[in-house]
Amino acid sequence: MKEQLEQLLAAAVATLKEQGTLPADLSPRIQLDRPRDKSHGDFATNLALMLAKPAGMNPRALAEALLAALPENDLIADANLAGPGFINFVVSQDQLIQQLQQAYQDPRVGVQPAAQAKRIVIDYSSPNLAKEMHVGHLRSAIIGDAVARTEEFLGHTVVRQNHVGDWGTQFGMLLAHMEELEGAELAMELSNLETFYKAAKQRFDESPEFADRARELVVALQSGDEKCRGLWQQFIDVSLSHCQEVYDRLGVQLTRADVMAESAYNDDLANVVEDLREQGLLVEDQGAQCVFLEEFKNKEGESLPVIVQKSGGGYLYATTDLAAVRYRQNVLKGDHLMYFVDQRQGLHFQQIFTLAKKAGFAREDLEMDHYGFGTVMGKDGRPYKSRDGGVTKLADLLDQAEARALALLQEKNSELSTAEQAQVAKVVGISSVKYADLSKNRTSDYIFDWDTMLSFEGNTAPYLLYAYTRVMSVFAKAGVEPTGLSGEFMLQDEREQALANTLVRFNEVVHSVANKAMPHFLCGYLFDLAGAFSSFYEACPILQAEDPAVKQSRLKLAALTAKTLEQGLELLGIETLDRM
RNA sequence: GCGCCCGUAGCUCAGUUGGAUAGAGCAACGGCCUUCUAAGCCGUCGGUCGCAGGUUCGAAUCCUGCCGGGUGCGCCA
Repeated sequence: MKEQLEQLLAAAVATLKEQGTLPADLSPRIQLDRPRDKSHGDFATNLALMLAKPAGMNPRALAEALLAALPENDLIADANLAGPGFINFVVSQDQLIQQLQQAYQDPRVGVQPAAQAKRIVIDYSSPNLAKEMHVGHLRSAIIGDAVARTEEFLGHTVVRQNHVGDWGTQFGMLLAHMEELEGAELAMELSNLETFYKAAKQRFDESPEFADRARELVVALQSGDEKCRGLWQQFIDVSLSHCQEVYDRLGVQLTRADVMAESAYNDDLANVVEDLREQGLLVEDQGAQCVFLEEFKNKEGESLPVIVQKSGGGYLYATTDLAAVRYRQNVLKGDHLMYFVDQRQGLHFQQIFTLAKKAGFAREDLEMDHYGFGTVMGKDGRPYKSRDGGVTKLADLLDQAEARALALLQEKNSELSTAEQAQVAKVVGISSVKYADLSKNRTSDYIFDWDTMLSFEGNTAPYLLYAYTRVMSVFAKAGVEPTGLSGEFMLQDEREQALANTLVRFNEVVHSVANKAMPHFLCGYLFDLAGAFSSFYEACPILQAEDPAVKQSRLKLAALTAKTLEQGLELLGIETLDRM
């Protein structure tokens, strides 16, 4: 609908150019907004204001000219100019109804596939396996997953990559600690990675012999020592299954098959360095192999180095990431590489992307983007730490969320069976945590607060789920299916009108989520939708509607709302419930 | 020191390439359950958009400076 309107405006601009009213070399970007204020119509454009100066015309006069030049169409019911030169459009009721009907019948709920399908490699979650996942790992997993789902929905081929950290120096410490333990004791200790890590760290700090042994083991591991590899593999398996449990609980679509660990690039690292050397990019500095990029200057205007090999011969994560770029382009055949990694690594990725192009590891037209996100902060505005000074384990957060949801359910004295309550509590708890994160702007730091995160009122997942269950409940009561309803959409009440206007925005919103990798746009939209539905639901009786035609129309509005909510929530990786 | 991000209501946050009277939720206060689930709906209260300049017909948004916070800058990842 928006696109059609934009085309009409573009045609009007073209006409004015032909007439000589506008300079021929002008190619304005058509900006079309949905005004906040309903009295300004369904769409508004400031085109005349933007073009007034280059055209040397009074904005209002130009707006008049644009209106006059607008091609005949059946989309616009009314167009008029307002204020300093805005043009406000009211979309025809017929068009709106057609759009609703189309979305109602469409399995894609009216969302158009992307114009050009691409192959997108998405790097997300990518935790370090040395420790258990904590709240700091939530954002990458959840945001990356939502974007992956959205890109896929738009018809792109998505290749998920979980670039887990399994190869760092800290594994030496863990292996040394494993060596000291045996059989049953080891298995038990490994059941809690958090304490295992702490114990190993403590040994490392207090015993020089242990620390030496740890360093030996890193070397042994990376050079392929069999016994060492065995221990390491055991640890990695335990850690990965912890991750998998968390993914499964969170509904994050990552599996073992998506794991492409740092260690997997080990054999290619020497090649990366060699290739850089052959291209004359490599410089030895203080014993380390570096590439100096003039694009990145530091104090005194000197180029910043990317170190690809330590003075001792070891490789670094820059080396691994370069190997990964090559792999993702050449083996995975990606057109676009997306990275959902903490914003603190922004400089690192800029360097990697620049160097990858410079070294020819990446084609000129390969798209590479780092989508960073802010740090999780505590209530005091400092980086988040739990009371004991550590960080909260993700698994504990989810337990807590489910427990709170269950407590609330029991308090409500619901009619649900115990088994249903448990299921509802799971969905409500988990979705609340996800939504609290997804609904915030990806790029800003955010305050982690139990009460906000586990709130079930207002702009939260349960609010959306609740709106959905209300629709389901209506259909259960009516004994009809939401699909295949006959009858026309009719929009008489202003709340029906408002709901309809919100419903047809879904397409635009999904596309903007994909374009900007910003799932919070979708959250905001779904909250609007659930709100519009709730107002409609309170004010417009559905089953009790006197006129059968009105009843059919309202049933269809409710059905389309549920369908849109369900699809939207699915893109966010949130399950729906029929009852709660 | 240099780079990047940020500063919006008491709190947590929206505000998508500059647009019309800056919006939600929570908290506070007041209404609404004999009719489709009150995890809801309707309403009230609440803002010098960090500060000061500048650009523009128009600035929370762009530019400059300052204040405050976060984060990153050679051999961790």
